[in-house]
Amino acid sequence: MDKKLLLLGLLRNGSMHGYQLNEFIESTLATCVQIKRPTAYYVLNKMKADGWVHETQQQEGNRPPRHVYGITSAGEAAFQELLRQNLAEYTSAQFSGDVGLAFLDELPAVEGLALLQKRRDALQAHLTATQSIPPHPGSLQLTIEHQIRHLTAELIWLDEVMAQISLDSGV
Amino acid sequence: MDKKLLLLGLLRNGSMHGYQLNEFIESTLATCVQIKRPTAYYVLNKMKADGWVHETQQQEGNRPPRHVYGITSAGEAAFQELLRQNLAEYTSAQFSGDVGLAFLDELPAVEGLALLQKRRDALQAHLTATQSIPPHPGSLQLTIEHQIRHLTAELIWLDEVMAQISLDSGV
DNA sequence: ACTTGATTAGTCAATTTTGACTAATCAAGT
DNA sequence: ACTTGATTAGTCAAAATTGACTAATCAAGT
Repeated sequence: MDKKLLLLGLLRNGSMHGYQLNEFIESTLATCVQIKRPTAYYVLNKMKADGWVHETQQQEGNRPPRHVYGITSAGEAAFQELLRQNLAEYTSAQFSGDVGLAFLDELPAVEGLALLQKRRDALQAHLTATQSIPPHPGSLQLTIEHQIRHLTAELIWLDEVMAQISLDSGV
Repeated sequence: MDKKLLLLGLLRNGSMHGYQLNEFIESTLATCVQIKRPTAYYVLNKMKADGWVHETQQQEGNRPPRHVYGITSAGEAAFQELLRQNLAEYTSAQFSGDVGLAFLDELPAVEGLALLQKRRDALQAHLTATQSIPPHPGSLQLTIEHQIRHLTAELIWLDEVMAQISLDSGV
């Protein structure tokens, strides 16, 4: 559902062809939704079948024809509906990294610490990258700030976990 | 990959049949991984094909036969590998709720606030539920603490967002 | 003019995921 | 003894997702 909302929202300020949409998502929205190229095309076609978007072929030179998608009035109505639904509900995030943590005590403390240090480096790099995203207009900026807030908290927490392991193992 | 790690980790302390595994995951681990019943069976069969787990049929009365899964030594090796991999990497969480936030400015402030208040209620309920999970043994407890830490931060952040909207719209 | 590598655009087969269903057993009220 | 509803266990078809591929255009060095 969130993928439909995202695509509709982007189409609201102008028709776009598939590649543009994917470009935009990958470059500026990868922070909040995970949507690969083939998935975007799949969802667009689905919404076309539902009459939420319309598609026009556009020939340019003799490249393969481009599929330009635009939002219909039914699509606009769906956007309004999906937006309200999304805002009103809380969807919990999944932390797949927690699976490893759940079994951390199967490993010698020293090894666990070394592995978590690598995780910490990756997390730090991710945070730095997010902090250097240039400001976005309007409430899009909220999502970036949310991400930074979250990553900062994760870093603090990871440091605490590592400190605790150090203490417990008496290093 | 995280699903395989999770299932292998559970099988390490004793063979289980499919339903038991799902039961355990849904009741105590839904916090970190999202894995529905049919998916668990799918992954178990996959790992059986790879020789990571073995399956024995167990007839009991004339119920449908139960498939009891146990970990093999190849599975144990895979577990060791996957655990180290998981611990060493950082996998960013997806916040699908951010998609709605990105388009928050399409709505009148008052309506946005009302919707976010519902989200806040749901979040608060989720936090309370998580806080009342009884303590788990070993490092499993880490995942619960992580979740609580995260949900608490989310609540604070949401409050800040709502306060900011109130200010901006001059309520 | 021509190879090489990047960019643009999209497709397809294979994998992964899940909602909805089936079917047996058990508990317990009548 | 017998319906009713919960619990246990698993399957299956349909939907969603993605890695790997194709294929044209463009840039730019030689």
